[in-house]
Formats: sequence, structure tokens, C-alpha cells
Amino acid sequence: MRWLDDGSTLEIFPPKEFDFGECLVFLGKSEGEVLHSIKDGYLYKLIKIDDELILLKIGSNNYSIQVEFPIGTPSETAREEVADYIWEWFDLGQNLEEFYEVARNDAILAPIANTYYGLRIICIPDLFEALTWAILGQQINLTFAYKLKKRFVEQYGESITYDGQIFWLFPTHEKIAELDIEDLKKLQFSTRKAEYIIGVAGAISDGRLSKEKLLQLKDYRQVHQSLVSIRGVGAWTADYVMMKCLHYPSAFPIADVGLHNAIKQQLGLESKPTIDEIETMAINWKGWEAYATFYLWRSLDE
DNA sequence: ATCCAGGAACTGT
DNA sequence: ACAGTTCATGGA
Repeated sequence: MRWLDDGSTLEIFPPKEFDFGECLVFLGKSEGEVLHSIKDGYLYKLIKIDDELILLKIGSNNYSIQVEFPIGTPSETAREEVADYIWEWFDLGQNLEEFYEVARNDAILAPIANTYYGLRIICIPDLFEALTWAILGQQINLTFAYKLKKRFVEQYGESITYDGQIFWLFPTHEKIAELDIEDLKKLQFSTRKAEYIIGVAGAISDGRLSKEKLLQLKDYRQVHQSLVSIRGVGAWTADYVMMKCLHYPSAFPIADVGLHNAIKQQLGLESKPTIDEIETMAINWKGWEAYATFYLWRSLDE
């Protein structure tokens, strides 16, 4: 990771194959999102490091990413963690050279890899947030999923107001672990979603489940198996979390409806492809299934 | 009304 | 191991 810190502004130097503008477009597509906002080309996000609330104002000049701190500059050690956070959020640890090589020789990926060149997987570094968001999104339309998330965040998350705007933090697992099913049902969570999410919060709170532990596991298979053993986490959710939180470029939520629709749209099919057909198409994508999926999601409805 | 949505657990074979 | 059923609620 390369970055500079002049005491007030962080300057982060991303690897090649990164386009901040493309990432901003993706971040702006999610209507109803409460965990970040975009204004005048700047991305704003509230995070918490060592019990300190830090508002990030993130911009870019094509050579680097600049991070400013509108509500006050955090300590030097905290600024270092901010740099880590940005690095993870935009998946900057990934070398995309190979992905673009793969895409160049693939009929489905070639056009979208070109169109969205420099787009990276926008990650969800916090494991509890990644799992909760995935569970929320199971089998409901995205519009409603964002609605549920908004209610959840505004009911149980922490916030600050700056310049007339409210910035929210995702609720902590400690807080959610204490809730009853009924608390979440009030927000129109189904009984199952409420059970799953409170269960995940409990597992993280008492240490049975942690990002560190998952990252220590040897390979894709072990991590996937470990995730699927959690109640409420099936194959789709495990792959989603591995791609959005654990940085596995080979994670592949193959049953995803959005993926199916995107392939249908890209190829001009009459109906959605079957899983078997997708498996065949994805042979070319080996090792980069997560990026293929992400670019296909990006291509939806354009 | 009807079908579907960025699925998963449960049940029966 | 695998297929069918149930859950659950809003969007279009």
C-alpha cells in the first residue's frame, strides 16, 4: 500500500487499473443507501476507529485518492487505519491485470470490462455488515432491501450531523445481539431474517465468528464451508461475503438472480440462463468469477 | 391479481 | 445427495 500523510490530508496511490469515477458511479447507483453519500464529486462516509467517529471526504485526481477530514483530523495512528480502510473498501490490494487479460478473451466480459475499466469491487470491510446485508437481500427485491437496511441503520446505528446532513454508522453486532426477534419484525423483517441476523450478531459477539478467523483459513473451500455452517448463510451468501468482505476474486454467487439477468441482457437471451449454462460460460473466468459477477451487476439496466 | 425478488431451511425420498 | 415445499413481504 502506498500513501502519504501530510498531517491533514491523506493521499493514497492506488495500483494501476483503478478509476475512482467508475467506483463513484457504482456507489451512486444504490438509491436509498444511508451509509455513504456523494456530493460535488466527493464521496462522504462516516467510520469509527478506536471509538472515534471520523467523517471522510474522499476525492480523486486520477493520480491519487485524497481523503480529507471535515469534522477534524484524527490521530496519526487512526489516519493510518483510515488508509487501510480505503484500501480495503475499494479492493485496492487486487492486481486486475490478469482479470482484464481474461476478460479480453471472453465474449461476455470483453465489452463490459472495457466500458467500466478501472471499476473495482466495492467492498464491505465489516464482516457483520457484509453478512447482515447479504441476509437482508435474500429473496427480496433490492428496493425493499435498501428500505429495510435504512430502517435498521436509523433505528440501531450511531450518527452525527455535519453541514445539515446526517451520517450513519452501521449498527454494531454487540447491540444487535441483544435484540429480540420482535424488535426487528417491527421494522418489517421476516421472522427468519430477524433470527438469522440476531444469530450472526451473537456469533460475532461471543467470538465464535470473526473476520480474522475466516481469513486465517487455508483456502476458498474452508472459508466457504465455515460460512455455510452459520444458520441463514447458504452458498449464495457465503460467496457474496467472500467477494465483498474477504477479497476472494474467485468467489462466485452463481445462483444470483441479478447475475442471471445481466447475462441474459448481455447476450440478448429470451430467458435467463440455467446454472449449468452459466458454469460453462464461467470456465473462462476461472479465478476471477467475483470480478466477472461484479462487472455484470454493474451492467444491469443500462 | 400475478409473478418475481442480489435465498435458505426444512422435509421427504 | 437431491428435489420439492415453505417461509415472507414488497415491487412492478
